[in-house]
Amino acid sequence: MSPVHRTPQRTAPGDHALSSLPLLLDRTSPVPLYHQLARQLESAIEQGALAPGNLLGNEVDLSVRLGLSRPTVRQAIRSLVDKGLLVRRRGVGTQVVHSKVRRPLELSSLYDDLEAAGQRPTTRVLRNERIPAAADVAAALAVPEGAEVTVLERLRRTRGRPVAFLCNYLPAPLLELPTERLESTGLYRMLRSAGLTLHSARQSVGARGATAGEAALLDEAEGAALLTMERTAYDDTGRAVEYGSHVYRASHYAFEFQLLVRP
Amino acid sequence: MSPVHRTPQRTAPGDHALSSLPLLLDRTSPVPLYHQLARQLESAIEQGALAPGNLLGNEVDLSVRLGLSRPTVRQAIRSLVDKGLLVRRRGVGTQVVHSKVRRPLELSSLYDDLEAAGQRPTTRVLRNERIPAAADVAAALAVPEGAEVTVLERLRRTRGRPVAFLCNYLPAPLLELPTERLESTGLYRMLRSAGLTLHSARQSVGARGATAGEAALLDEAEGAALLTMERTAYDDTGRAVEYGSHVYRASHYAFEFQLLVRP
DNA sequence: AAGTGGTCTAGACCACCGG
DNA sequence: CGGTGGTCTAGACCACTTT
Repeated sequence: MSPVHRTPQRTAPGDHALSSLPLLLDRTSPVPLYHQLARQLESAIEQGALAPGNLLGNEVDLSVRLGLSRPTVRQAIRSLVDKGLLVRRRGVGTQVVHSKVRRPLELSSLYDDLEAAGQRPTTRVLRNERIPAAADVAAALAVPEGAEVTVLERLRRTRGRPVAFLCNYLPAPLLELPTERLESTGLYRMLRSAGLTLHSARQSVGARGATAGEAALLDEAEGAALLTMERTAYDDTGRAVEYGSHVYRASHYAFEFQLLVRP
Repeated sequence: MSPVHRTPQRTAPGDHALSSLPLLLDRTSPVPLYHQLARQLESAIEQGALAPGNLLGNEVDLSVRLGLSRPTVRQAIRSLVDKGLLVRRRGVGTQVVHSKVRRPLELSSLYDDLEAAGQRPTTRVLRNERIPAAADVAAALAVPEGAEVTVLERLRRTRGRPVAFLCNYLPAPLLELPTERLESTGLYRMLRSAGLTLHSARQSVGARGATAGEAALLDEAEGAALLTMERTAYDDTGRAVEYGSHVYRASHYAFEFQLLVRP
């Protein structure tokens, strides 16, 4: 990341970058109007047509220009404010945020993270079987002790080097997890394509020294610092869908994310 | 955390727990009506008057009962959906989410975290001075190399034991940071009370072994696993407000947080 | 004083889900 | 089919910020 010394960027008063932007709405489309507008504003920001600091122009004018009601325009703007792309100030206007916003922390899988980073991840499934839940797993998944759960142990590599050892538990009745599919994609992707909509997760991120077994698997020295993550994910009915206990090679991986402060 | 084996909880059709709940609005209050409503619903959920799985009752009835317009009621409900407390399903209704939602990951300080956990944190300021920015700090804060920045080194303890070593850099012109106030409160609290509104932050969480100096400060052995966090925080004009490089004793601290999946 | 976003109203029609 | 949330309209008044 290189430092960027911005010249203070201001729009001339009364003018705004949006006025010269073509905004087209398709009222026959099934896509909501506010969403069409939000998408166009977002891409204008991404492509620099709306530069950081630019004022958006007031909502009333915009709604007149587009032939939309003001609440609809507000809904579009609100969605971008929620994403952190815009800032509204009463009495001032709506501005494009200066700092580059990357995606906020998501409930994404390591697989997606690595793939997005252009590193072709591979997975070796070390274990994939159904067992009765031990006490700790039962507690995490909120199922009775001894209930059948699927246990999954996977070793993830990128560019030939091991990056993480992943241990996951899922309520067995939830879905089938064929080993060959697990080796070609991420667990979370499989959950989504099985129609499970994840709603929330509780995570804990820590660190500890590698055990002998972990060291051997991950090609590290015993006692080397490992990043650990435990996570229980829930669907929108509140069912626990997955409990994972992962260790990452700290020398090869760190969690990076963007946080947004909600007012 | 103890496992809770929930009995499937369903409201009788046509009935909903909200109907017996007193909801009072004060139209003379400066607090927006949608916010008054949201607050009351939220506390009803927290206190169990609205149990997980309960249907909220449809929006139209609720708006009639309260003498509000439907958009206003929707705005209240939307704010709770955004917080992860409620789930809306078209054709079904609005339900209280089953799983207990803790606060999502916030741009909070370690100080606040510890204090919220009931552990009285103490801070010793090891260094508090103004220096010219080195290249890496200048890059992180997006200021010219050599610009004056405040450097802060603090050792945080809880229950007499060291927990973290915190190193922070701030653009010097931003605010005064008297050492005595730093020892009695958190940095982020000071930023907020100085009128700075934080907007976003980029974080990176990793791990590594302790150096000899860190080991001595933190009462660990050399090479012991430490949790590391680097963060640059921005205000809503996009200015970098703070760059921090922290190390935590992994044996005493982990990051815990709740993630919400936004649809 | 003028202009901005923040809140609120009283309707309307549509899309989706369940029985 | 009836009931639900999802979208949308055309206004209104208020609170705040800047000039």
